[in-house]
Amino acid sequence: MNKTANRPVQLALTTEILRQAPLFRVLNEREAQAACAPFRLRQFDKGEMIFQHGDPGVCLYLIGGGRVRIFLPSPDGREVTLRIYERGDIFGELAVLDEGARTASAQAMDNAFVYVLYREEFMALLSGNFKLVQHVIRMLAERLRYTTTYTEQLAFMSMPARIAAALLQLSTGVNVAEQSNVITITQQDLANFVGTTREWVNRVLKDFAARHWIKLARGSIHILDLQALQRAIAV
Amino acid sequence: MNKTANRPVQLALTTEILRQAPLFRVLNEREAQAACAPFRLRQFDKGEMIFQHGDPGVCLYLIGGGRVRIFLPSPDGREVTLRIYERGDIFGELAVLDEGARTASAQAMDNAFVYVLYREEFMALLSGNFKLVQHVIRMLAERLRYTTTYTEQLAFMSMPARIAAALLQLSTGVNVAEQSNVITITQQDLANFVGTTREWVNRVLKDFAARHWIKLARGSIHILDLQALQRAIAV
DNA sequence: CGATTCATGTGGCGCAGTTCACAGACTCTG
DNA sequence: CAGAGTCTGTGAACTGCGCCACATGAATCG
Repeated sequence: MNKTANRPVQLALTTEILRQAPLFRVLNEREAQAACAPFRLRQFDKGEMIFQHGDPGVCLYLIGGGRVRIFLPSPDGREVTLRIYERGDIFGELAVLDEGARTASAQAMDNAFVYVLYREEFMALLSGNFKLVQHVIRMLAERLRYTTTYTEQLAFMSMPARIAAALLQLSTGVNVAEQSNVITITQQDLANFVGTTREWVNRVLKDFAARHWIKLARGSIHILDLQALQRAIAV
Repeated sequence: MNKTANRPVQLALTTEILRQAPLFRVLNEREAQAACAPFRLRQFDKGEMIFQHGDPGVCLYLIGGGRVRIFLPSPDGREVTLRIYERGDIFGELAVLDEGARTASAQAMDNAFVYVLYREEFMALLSGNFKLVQHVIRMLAERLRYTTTYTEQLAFMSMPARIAAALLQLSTGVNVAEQSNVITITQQDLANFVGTTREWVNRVLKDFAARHWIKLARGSIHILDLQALQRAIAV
């Protein structure tokens, strides 16, 4: 693969992207313009690590393009993907807020370009804007909620249910309003996402496919019956 | 059991307790005194529910005495204890900050008395004190960190490892500096804590006891070899 | 002081999920 | 087009853990 092909030439962060991030949506155009300045562009190749579990956290990231996978590595090589972020999403802000180490690892799933913002700059933005502070609190609360739900899934749901939940979650990510709902993910990545083996994911997916809930292709999954998947979560 | 016996007669919240809470530690005596006013005392019997998963969250809680267990219930009656809070700890603040429903349930583990603070009062405190805002952010970040670690444990660790981790965590809770480290908990409660069955906990504990890592008694567990338990987590 | 209740101890069955092993199919490279 | 790498598909053995069943001892209560 030609690693430099298809690279965006875009450099500076625009308010258009900034205000896609829920965190910064509250800013008006003028505030957004000011907030853009301290961000710096960084590019990552597909598969490249952005940061690792245990690293000191000194900056947060805003995705300009590509997808980024947040995951927990385990000593024995297994891993669980906690979340997949896309253009406009912000991640890595936790370590910035409490000055701790990274709790998870981040890896580029595609050739990605992200904008980084260092702690001091972010704090400066915060101290000057109470609206932003309120939003940070709300965002943290929302994320905490998400994590608890995720924990719930890990603790109680069977693998088919977890896989169905993952499919629905992934399908609502990129695509906004589409009939032929396609998820671009390998079965191995899906296995990591729900914390199981590729083989087991394959068996479950084949079962779903036999029920005509989904259609399998190499590297992607077509969702045919959303309701059925939703019902499957309850199992 | 006499439900009204051993009840503290204490009524009003004192700054001494308030400032034990990490969240309010930043307040000086005068600020703390003002912050105490809106708190109201409520008492719960051992085993009583304080709030339930799904309830609308309208207030946060500060523990004046007793222990409170935060747990996730599952449809089929199983449950996982997420955390145990004690005197000086605050819980239930999440739903207050983002006005959502409770993500978990809270139950009094002993006869407990807690101070409740309603959303409007809390927001009033927040808006008037930026130090407090910073602390809320930091506390949320810390809690997110904890939850992620916990998820990690659920996802990867074997039952013996999870049980060892739980023992260590519980032992560092109440007791500060003790040689004969005793945890007061039933095997059933421990099973709920790590999300498994009592039988399985019993087998694992017996195994630990056979290795002289712990000593079992009715309703309590004596930790004999802390290092061994720490090593066991890695398995 | 029996009786009832609560906590611990143990065996066995069953199955969801893991591990290993290997095979076919697609895709990108030289 | 050959060969290497990647993704998918599938069988079979193995196991961690849930679930049922029941026994025993400690605490509590009338």
